[in-house]
Amino acid sequence: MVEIYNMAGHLVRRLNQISVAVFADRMAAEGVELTPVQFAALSAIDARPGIAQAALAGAIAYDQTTLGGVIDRLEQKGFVAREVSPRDRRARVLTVTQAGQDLLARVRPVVRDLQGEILSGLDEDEKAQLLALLKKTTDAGNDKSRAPLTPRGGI
Amino acid sequence: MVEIYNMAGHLVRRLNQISVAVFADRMAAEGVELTPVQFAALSAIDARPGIAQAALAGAIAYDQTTLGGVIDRLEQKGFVAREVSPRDRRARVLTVTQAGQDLLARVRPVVRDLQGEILSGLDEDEKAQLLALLKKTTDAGNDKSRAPLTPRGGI
DNA sequence: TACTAATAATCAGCATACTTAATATATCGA
DNA sequence: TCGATATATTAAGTATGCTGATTATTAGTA
Repeated sequence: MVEIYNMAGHLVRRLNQISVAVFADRMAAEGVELTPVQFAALSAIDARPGIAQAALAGAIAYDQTTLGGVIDRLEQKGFVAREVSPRDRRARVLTVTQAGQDLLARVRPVVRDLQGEILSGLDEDEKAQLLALLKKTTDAGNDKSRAPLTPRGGI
Repeated sequence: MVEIYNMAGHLVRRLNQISVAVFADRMAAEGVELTPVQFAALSAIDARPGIAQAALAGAIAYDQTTLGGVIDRLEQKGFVAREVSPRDRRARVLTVTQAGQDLLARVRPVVRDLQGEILSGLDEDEKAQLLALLKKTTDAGNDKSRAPLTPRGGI
């Protein structure tokens, strides 16, 4: 018996891999090329049009440098437009293009639906319990992460 | 309110990032350079000396290609020895060196201890509940992963 | 035994995820 | 207003995590 099998870190890592694989399968079935990270970014930009990269990173708990690359790819695919902010020339202001909106409309129900498949083997009560516990501990551990959530533009 | 905040995929991703960050902090505090993935590999090789890379990948739910790179780094640091198997010249047989054993002895208690910090904000009952649910769903979803656990050398 | 299929490992390439450093721009205080 | 400081982004480098292809070797079969 390998000692790591019951460790939180190992189990969380595996569940994340399952989550990413389920997402990839569903997108492939939909004929869409979009990663979980790209979906989250696109969805968050749509919720806050004109947000800058740094604020977006805080809004969805991404590393700022990583996000730069993610936006590069979303821009290249034509789903996101990036412009220099008129109020702060350091910042890049993001908006979702029409193609991005269309894509979002199409994949949103798929993404919602696939969440249940990530937690396969659990009944509805157990899924709700697991989600509640995940929410509680990610909230409590937020500051430990290198990419914490900073909902309102930081402390 | 961004729509992803209550999705399983997003929460699992964040908890994994917290997990990795906690691990990195504790190792840094210990003065050791070791990633969670490297620890898992080292620990699993120690549990099954002479295991080949493919079997190891199945034993700890790693992608085989990824594992090659992980072993490269462990070998370079002198913690693992890699030799061509006498029974199957395609295979590379792995063992933990003395330096690897020493490192394991040193970090094992640290790794065990840090698991609690990954799930901060939960009381003992809640931690046990979360672990049980994680175990149940990773078990059920094992085959969905690109790197499933194959405990006894495959199906 | 020759042919074929399967397996172990590696390579090339792409996408996260992070660190440290550099560059450009803003802001604050003296 | 000048200078120190802080912030937004990008660049370079490392590590995981995957896909698809290639090579070497083994195993199974006609």
